[in-house]
Amino acid sequence: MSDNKSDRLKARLARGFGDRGPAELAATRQMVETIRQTYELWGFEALETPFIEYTDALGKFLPDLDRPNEGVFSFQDDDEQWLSLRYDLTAPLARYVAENWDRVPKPFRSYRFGPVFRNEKPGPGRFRQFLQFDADTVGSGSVMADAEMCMMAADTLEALGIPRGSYAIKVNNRKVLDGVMEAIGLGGDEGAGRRLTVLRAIDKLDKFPVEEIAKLLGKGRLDESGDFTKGADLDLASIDRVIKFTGWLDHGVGSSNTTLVNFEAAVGNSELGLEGVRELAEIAAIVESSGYADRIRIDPSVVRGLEYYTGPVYEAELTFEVKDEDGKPIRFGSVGGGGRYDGLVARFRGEPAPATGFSIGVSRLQAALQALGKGAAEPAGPVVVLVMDKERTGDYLALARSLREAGIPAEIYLGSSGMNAQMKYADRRRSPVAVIQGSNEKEAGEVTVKDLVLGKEMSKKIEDRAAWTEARAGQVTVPEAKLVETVREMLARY
RNA sequence: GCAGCUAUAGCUCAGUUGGUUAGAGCACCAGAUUGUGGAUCUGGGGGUCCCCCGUUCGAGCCGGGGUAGCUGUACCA
Repeated sequence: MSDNKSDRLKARLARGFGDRGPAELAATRQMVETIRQTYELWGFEALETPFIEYTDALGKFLPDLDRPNEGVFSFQDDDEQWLSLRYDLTAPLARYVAENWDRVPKPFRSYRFGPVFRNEKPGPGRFRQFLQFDADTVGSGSVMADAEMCMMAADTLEALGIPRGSYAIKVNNRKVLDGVMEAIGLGGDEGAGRRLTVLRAIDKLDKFPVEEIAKLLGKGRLDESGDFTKGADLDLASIDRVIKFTGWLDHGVGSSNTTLVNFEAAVGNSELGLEGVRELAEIAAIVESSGYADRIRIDPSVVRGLEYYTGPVYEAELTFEVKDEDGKPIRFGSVGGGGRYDGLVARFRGEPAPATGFSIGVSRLQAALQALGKGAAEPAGPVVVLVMDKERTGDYLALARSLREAGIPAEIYLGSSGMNAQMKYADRRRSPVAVIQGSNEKEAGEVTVKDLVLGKEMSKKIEDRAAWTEARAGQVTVPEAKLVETVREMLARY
């Protein structure tokens, strides 16, 4: 092994992945628990599927090539079959339900949580591994199931401490979007490419002003870096129809009722489109009668992933604004979404299997909660028992054990440094309490218990070393038998 | 992917018209302090100036290419 600096191995995190410390993990644990409770209150049951699936089960082979889509992390097994890391929790659920169709009750209501992986360009707040928490109902084609997802999403956000008014659940319907496409002559296979362009333009309604959207629908748009995005090349009448459909002409999105009127006009006499509008009207009615109308609204800007959704689609958006360290506003935008995917389970089976689901982006939502000041604090460390005399390690272990038996996390110092360094160590661990038993205490059958939190407070008022040392801030010496009691009292202070 | 900007210590950055041994603050480690965290003082470790090629007597600085990051845009099943 050479110690030449130039060929020393460099410790480095893989691009687009992140380590997570105790504070972040504690926050996640708390969030996940809250979401789980809410989902169970709504009658969903737990299910876990593996991180890896056969690529064909995820439906991610490129259509013309014998290899998986680049966006998924994939590799070949020793029998040459392609395996992939899951990129969402919906496709694996579809596989599970199809495989266990005869065993599960229908409709099947389940939830799951875990990391998903996407091989995409990472950016700030955008990782190649992140956490999702999903709930799905498989085997119900009723709009009740869709409405329920939206209402449960609202309940979940509130349970997480996001106040009403700081978020919105927005609902649209792929059938309506398809209907509008038909109405502007972009139905059928030959319109597919431009149809995508139009849908993407609509998807950007909350990002750009209407004039920019109009450019994307027409010839194209030049962005501020000088890059040109080609447009859908629609004629003026069609652009007008799409803009009217969105209802964004002068004051953004209006009430659900107004939006539904716009929708009905925009789909013209497209049968599919009208069906979509009817479904949305039903959802709006359910939401209204359940008392959720102030949180859930029909919104034309929701388009969602353009592939497997077949009916209602929804998105949960945070509407409050937070400033970062530089005073620039951060937009959190969408923290969850979902929709109806009637074809996904059916791929594995001959018969139809309607399904709808909602997915929470746990990582992104956690960042938002952090900014709201609702993130978990750095958790406290264990009580540290200092090792004053290496010959007496057994005694220190016994002290630590008595604390553990009382349910108090405790450890003995395992390094080789002196007392000063051990105190520093305890400080770094964020230990609330240190336990000291040198020869003085031992002889008297006593133990010194030091409140590190209180000590830290006191240190702010003390300037010079001698006074600080003399003060022995926040510590008491008690008989050994009172160790647990004393520590417990100190811990109870915070 | 496309476009613009950037790259010097673990972090934030300075570095003159191209000129000896590349600096600061913070952080880290040690001592002052044989049994007490913080503050203070003293000392210490830490650099392929992103990589390669070129211009030059001489490059952290100039030119070309590459890589990575940031911002916008596209994509996001």
